[in-house]
Amino acid sequence: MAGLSCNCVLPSPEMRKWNEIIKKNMLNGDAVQAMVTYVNVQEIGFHADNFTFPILLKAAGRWSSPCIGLALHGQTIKAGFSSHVFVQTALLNMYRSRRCVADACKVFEKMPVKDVVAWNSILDAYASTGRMDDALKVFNSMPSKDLSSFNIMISCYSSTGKTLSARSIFDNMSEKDIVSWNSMILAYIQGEDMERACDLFREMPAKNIITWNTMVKGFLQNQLYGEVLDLFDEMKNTNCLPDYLTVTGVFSACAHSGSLKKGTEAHIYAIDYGLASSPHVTTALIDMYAKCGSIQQGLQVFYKSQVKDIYCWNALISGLALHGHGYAALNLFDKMRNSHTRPDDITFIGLLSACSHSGLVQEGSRLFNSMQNEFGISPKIEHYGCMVDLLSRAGHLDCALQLIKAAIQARRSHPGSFA
DNA sequence: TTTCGACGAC
Repeated sequence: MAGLSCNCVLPSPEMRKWNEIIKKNMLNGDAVQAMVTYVNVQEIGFHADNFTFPILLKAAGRWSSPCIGLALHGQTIKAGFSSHVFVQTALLNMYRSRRCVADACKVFEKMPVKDVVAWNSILDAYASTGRMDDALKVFNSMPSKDLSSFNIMISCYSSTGKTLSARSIFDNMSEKDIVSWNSMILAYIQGEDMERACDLFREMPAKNIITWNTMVKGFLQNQLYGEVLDLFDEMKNTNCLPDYLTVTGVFSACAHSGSLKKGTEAHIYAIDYGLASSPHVTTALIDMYAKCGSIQQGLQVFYKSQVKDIYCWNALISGLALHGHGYAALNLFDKMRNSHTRPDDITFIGLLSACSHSGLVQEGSRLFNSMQNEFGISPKIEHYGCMVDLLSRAGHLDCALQLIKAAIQARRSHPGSFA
């Protein structure tokens, strides 16, 4: 039995119950609650065991700050799990999720027992950060490979644009699962070969929701909006029904092609099938209605929505800007701040373009300054673009020129923040 | 009961 040879605490029946609760928190997508439960468990005197740590480390990998992961790492050592293969693999993956490949490697190298999952994890650490040569070295030195090892290599080649190499792996697999097919379809999409992606889509023995959503993404990327709508109709008659991501793609296709009628039909479908309540869908709906000319319906969707995140606010601010409702966009920004939603760089693109479309020079300049001074957001090329547009439309050509100089200066000092 | 791989909003 792998991983049982360590000086660690034996699993207790009480801790088993707590592990189930922590796991349930995670399944609900609530990593914060999982951590809160764990902290409470510690306070009443229980300790994390070999089942607890993998669950917590997964949560820590998605955390915005590295502190939780580091603290948990320390606890695994104290609790005597330094050679437990599941705990160590979870630790490796925590660093991998945080894109700390060097730390992931350190964990991997110290592992006394490495199973195929551990090998796949380190393979993916290299593959997902574009380190093709290192990934290939790991792949070739693996003591044993499973389907995942090959699937990771397909993704690795596809993300580095090597579609032919991905296909060669795919063709040489003695056995393929649905992930292999989906990864290969995505490889063709990333290589802008929609025709071959379609061939595989029709050829594959079984499809799941990810297959369909990958195709939707491919058609969207290639501006084939009619195909997205056809795929949506086809999907409704299968046993793999559209999910929130599918309808999001459909709304995006309608937004780009201006199909208010199709968009409205898809909206009704989303309501009927309980897909209209997620903030992802709300965002896409607001954007669709705004771009199809019906800002009124965009407003309705926004105000009816129970959950409004930063994306929803941004979509409506940008929609109002598009329709030339400059003051309405600024008013919405005030409401956003009153609701304690912190604006981001996209919010300011919407606001500045709203000012530009409505000729609000003073308001725009004030926002451009406050975005840096009050919110600590450094302007990107798009923000400068909006400001140059705003100033030159209002006849302040000298100011616009000054700003272009400032943008060039900023690009020199922070090249990463400019596309 | 516990570790890895495919889609993911403005």
